[in-house]
Amino acid sequence: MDTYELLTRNAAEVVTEEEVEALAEDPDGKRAYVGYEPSGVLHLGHLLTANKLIDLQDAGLDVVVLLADVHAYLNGKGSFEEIRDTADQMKEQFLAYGLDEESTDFVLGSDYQLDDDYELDLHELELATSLNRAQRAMAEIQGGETAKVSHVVYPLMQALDIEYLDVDVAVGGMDQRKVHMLAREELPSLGYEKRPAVHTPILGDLETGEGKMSSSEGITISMEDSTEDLQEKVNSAFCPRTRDPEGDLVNPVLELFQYHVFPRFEEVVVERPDEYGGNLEYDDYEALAADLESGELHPADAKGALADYLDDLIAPGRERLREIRGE
RNA sequence: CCGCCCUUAGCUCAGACUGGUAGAGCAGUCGACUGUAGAUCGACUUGUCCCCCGUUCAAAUCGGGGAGGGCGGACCA
Repeated sequence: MDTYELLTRNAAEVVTEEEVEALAEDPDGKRAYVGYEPSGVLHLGHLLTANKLIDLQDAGLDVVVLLADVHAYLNGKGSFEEIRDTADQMKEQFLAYGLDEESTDFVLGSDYQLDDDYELDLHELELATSLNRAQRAMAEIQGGETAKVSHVVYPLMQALDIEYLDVDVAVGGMDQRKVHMLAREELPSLGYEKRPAVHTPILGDLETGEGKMSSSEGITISMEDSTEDLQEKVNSAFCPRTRDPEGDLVNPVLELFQYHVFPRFEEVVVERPDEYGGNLEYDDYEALAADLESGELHPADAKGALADYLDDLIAPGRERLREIRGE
């Protein structure tokens, strides 16, 4: 796989392709970043962007993981103490999941976001940005709660982070795209360069297959799920015998194979009782999806395999969580 | 600073005028049917009625106070 493909595979959007191509020419020493509001337990949403970070590391880039304690605070997630506590746990889980310790820099937002020069730049950005624009950028990130002044400061800080962390590319889910677009538009007016962005898709709801609907709320798979939890959750997932269900729906089981399993495993073995034809082996997502579509692969067998592979992916983080909690 | 409206199940809301400790839709749970899930049937569950005080035999409902949210007016020094 060539470098550009590694940088952009499974991305929902690349802004812009030209800029990322340039990055792919000479990736060594370049820096990529994702910001996360600290969370005590990682879920698949976190891991999806983490997969992209692993791709970037494989391509030779250094990765900055911003543990955005100030952002979490601005978004009403609790006191600084509580938030920083979960930030440590988050770091540990990312490392357990497979981020390379050597080329990953974990940075706490409050380490630099309270400095004078940062604050003054922030005020300049506030001056340059309409309320409307900032609110729209934040709409997908904040909960349905009442908009506070903190909510419009939040995306402006994200824009500044791109400069202050000195990164060459910003990574995030599609829910972050308006923030990144705002950053690209406004950073130059502060005398800084705009950076490209790579956006991962927002996967469909596991239970319903609904795509762009409400974020989070549905059943989500996390680092603290037991093997049995995974089997149960995956088994109850929406999974028609097609890769392209009617309407706006998607097949979440296939999505998990595509975005979580195949990027991390060379080969996928679907164990199947002899009465149904014995085991199946796949070395890429397309082959598996095609078999589901044709009927060669039954959804129930696909689910069994999915649960197993997800369990493998989560096991180290689950173990680390246990250690941290002293169990 | 003044005024108006809202707050009831996880969600959207009805019920309030004419007091008798609460309902619908959706969601959720469980079964049946499919070698998965969904769809479809069948059954079931769900509540500090925002908080406090008062009136009353009895308050989601009436009165007073408070909190949170939405909106408007005024001020424009």
